[in-house]
Amino acid sequence: MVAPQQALDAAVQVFWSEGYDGASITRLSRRMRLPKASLYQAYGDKEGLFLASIARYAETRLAPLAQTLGPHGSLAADLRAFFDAATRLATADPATPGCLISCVLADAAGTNPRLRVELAARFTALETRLHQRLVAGQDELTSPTDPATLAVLLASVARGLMLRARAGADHATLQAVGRAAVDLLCPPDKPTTAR
Amino acid sequence: MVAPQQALDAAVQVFWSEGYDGASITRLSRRMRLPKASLYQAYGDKEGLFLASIARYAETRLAPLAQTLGPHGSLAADLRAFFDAATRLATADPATPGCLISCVLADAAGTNPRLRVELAARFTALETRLHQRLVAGQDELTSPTDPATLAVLLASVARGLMLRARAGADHATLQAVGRAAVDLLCPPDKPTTAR
DNA sequence: TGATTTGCAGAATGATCATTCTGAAAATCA
DNA sequence: TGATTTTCAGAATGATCATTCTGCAAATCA
Repeated sequence: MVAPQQALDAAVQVFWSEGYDGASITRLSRRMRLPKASLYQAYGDKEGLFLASIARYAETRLAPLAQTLGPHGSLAADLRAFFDAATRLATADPATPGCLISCVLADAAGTNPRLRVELAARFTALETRLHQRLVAGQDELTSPTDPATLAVLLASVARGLMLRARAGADHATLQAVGRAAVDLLCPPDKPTTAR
Repeated sequence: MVAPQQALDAAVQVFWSEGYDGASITRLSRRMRLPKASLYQAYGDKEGLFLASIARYAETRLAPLAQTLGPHGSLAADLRAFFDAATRLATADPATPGCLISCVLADAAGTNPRLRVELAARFTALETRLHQRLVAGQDELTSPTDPATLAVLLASVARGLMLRARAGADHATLQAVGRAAVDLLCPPDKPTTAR
């Protein structure tokens, strides 16, 4: 018997690298070191196991990412930390590029209503967290656009980077893009010199 | 017998709304009004039909989108036209939210090497086009970041918007996000008033 | 130790799918 | 009109998959 967290970590790995449809119960069962019968006993069906994997992934991978937003330092510094962590997550393991939610769940949600609800909730959660941080550092924002829209914009950039990582982009490129996004929102030094 | 373009348009529709795995040959055949035998005769296999659908989609949906970049007017105006067109494409038909390439091909590429190559090529094509436009309007850019990185950033925003549309976001929200991205790159009026 | 329960690996089931095949209807041509 | 080719709808095939079932081996307990 393996600790349930370790089993779930294995499931996360399999779903993340092979996708929802691509991950067969037989391989999941083997990699989790959990017999099929116990697997169905514990999670009900494949969808239930996937949702549990999403929750585990959010806990272990996304929570630390949200942590980087602090507030710890300046808005620019915190956002830079956030994008650095996101791009590192997306490129850390060549077997699992991108993001389980932005890439795998987003796909599966296309044909499964329950997964679509889950996806919408996860997307909204990130946007809410970003919005909160932007409001906390509102005086450091030079953009006249309202923070709610900027939060969706930053979340969209993050998701676009995840897609790009899935399609094969190295960490350096993605990191540069993330930093460029932050620099646009919070001009690095002199507010504007060109003109 | 139906004109091949109309048949392909039907295939695009089916793949776009149901995904690569989700679209069964039986349904494709029916919606294309093309018997299975003729379908295999014409496209080889499901993967070939999908690639042909991608090409048709690029011709009919993405080419006009790239057209908006001109150069027609100012960089800001052209980029705004581009994002407006992209968000309209992503939300025009509730049956087919998002983008066939960013959402459907991006998923299928996860487990299929040939489709991965196709995805990388399509992604790069958009980035090249954006880069070209940014360079043409370089004097209108206030950001110190190099245009190549900004091009990947803009492409990432567009893809993030496509994902968000797939997860259910209305056109108004996405349009506002797209415009916010353009405003960050090309400040709308006074370069900076705050601070 | 012997009886009873639990845990497990893989076989059995039933469904779905891509791909190929078939036989009849429709169209073409002499 | 009669012979020949084309076209097609759906059946046949073989593979894969999620889910359930089965029979045995290990563990537990008296």
